[in-house]
Amino acid sequence: MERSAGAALALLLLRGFRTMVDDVSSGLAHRGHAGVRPADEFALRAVAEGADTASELARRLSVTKQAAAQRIAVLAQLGYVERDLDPADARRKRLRVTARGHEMMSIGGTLLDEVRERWAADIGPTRLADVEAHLTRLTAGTAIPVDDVDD
Amino acid sequence: MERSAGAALALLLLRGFRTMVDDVSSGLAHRGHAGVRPADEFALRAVAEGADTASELARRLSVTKQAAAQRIAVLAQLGYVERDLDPADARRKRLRVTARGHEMMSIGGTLLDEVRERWAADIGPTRLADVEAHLTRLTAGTAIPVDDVDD
DNA sequence: CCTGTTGGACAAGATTCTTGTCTAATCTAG
DNA sequence: CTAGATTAGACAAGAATCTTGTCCAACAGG
Repeated sequence: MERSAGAALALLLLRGFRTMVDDVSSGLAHRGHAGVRPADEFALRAVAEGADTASELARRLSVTKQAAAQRIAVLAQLGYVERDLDPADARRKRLRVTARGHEMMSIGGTLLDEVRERWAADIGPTRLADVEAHLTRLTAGTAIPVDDVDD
Repeated sequence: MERSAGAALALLLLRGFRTMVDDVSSGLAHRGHAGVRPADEFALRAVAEGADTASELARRLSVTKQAAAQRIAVLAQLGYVERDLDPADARRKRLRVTARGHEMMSIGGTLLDEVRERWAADIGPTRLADVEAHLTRLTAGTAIPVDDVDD
């Protein structure tokens, strides 16, 4: 049989992610933030953490500028970010997370934290911290290339 | 700040998954299996493990029947599965993984196993096994509903 | 100033889902 | 045995989210 421990591990990671975010999407929808996809929340989080231009966001998310711009357009339409002109560079549009955006991140973060708390209660906080520490180490070297590089 | 440990954990899981599969896609492409997306490999694996009809595959992958059928169409076109008539039920088409399909799974599995081996070497086999055991437990209750259910 | 780089936008197309509708085959009561 | 419900699969249209390709305006350095 071609059962593969590696494949099982990959599926485990994917399922872990989906278990977390599936919970959150519906939770957000029930609290006045319908139509928010997981990708939106993480993109917004990246903006809040300093990716305040489309190009920078593209680099952080490892997608093309265009994809990032489209994501930003959605976030702007939903009222989560606003685009201000940059007085220092007329090409740039500085992204600013709105109050509503902070609220959404706060709710989403809380929901994710709740899942994590449930997990901590299940296997114990120490073990969960171990899992996190190991995953952090294993994915540390993931400096993903972007856009105009062509391998 | 709305930094969220839950959000960090979700990103960690996603990054772990992507770290594994990104490696594999290019590896497969260089061995005569270009155009195989990670989703294709996992879908094929599900078929090999018993999801031998479109509807059953849909249930396992937690997508609609239509999505599964489209995935199957791709797999069939790439020569990884064949659709045989089921003598016992004329509605069904039994899916069968071809030799080429087994080959692809074998290569993909090996590549995934290699990533896993590298990880085991990095943090130690015992710790990796712990991570796997914990994730298995945490995602055990994930019986994802499908298709015609409506909350 | 000229040239190369960077930030952003528009358009078109590919992928991969979805919903909606349909037919045909099977199962289950009565 | 047959009427109605369920199930398997398909086709079509559309939404979401990427991509490539092209373009222009603004900056930076000689």
